[in-house]
Amino acid sequence: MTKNLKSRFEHRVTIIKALAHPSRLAMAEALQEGERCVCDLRDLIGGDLSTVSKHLSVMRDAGLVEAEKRGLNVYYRLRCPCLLGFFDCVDSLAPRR
Amino acid sequence: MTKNLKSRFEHRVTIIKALAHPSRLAMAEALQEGERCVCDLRDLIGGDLSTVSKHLSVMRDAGLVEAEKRGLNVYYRLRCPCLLGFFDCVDSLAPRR
DNA sequence: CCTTTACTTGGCAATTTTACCAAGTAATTT
DNA sequence: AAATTACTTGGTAAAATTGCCAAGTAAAGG
Repeated sequence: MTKNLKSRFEHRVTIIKALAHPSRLAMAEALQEGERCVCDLRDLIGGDLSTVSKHLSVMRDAGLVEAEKRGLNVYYRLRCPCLLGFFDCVDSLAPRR
Repeated sequence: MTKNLKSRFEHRVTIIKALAHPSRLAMAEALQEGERCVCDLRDLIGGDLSTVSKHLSVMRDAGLVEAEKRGLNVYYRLRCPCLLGFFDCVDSLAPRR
């Protein structure tokens, strides 16, 4: 793959990779209903709080979500209003064969 | 993350992961215009033919594309008609900050 | 039937991703 | 101001992904 072509798709790939994990996908879905603090998302997906925080930083670095600190909590919200349609599309694909 | 929640998203994640690579994304884009044989796609992204073939098998296992052999060539086509809208969505996200 | 063409598959080293623990920071409460 | 709460960051071991080479298969041509 030429360097040119590669870089043409890098931005897209960063965003798609940020969705390519069950925990991050679950969080993205939850965030479609409105902002959530990290502890809410931790309740949703379980595991160590640091793991949740790192997943969120992947999504944040990709530009998929944005964060705001209010009091002790950090609230995350989606910056992409168009995930729902994509999920419907993805779900329409039956497993192969 | 509970096992329940994880499996709920596994199918989606498989498909999204199949798009989460510059070469595979480039191939998906090319396939939106119609079927292509592996050699066409190799000309597009370069690298070893076996690498291209393995990328295609990732997409095939995910149900994103299907293949048909005609003569010596294997032709791949998209099974998902709805990628275009998602790409527009992805492109609308500016890099963070 | 032997060769060529167009792929696919197995194997493997290098890179990337993931998830935990431990330690650090910032705002709030006592 | 000391302790608590809600995170974030650094480090690291384990797992997954990537890309090449070598070897294998199936269809077509000579």
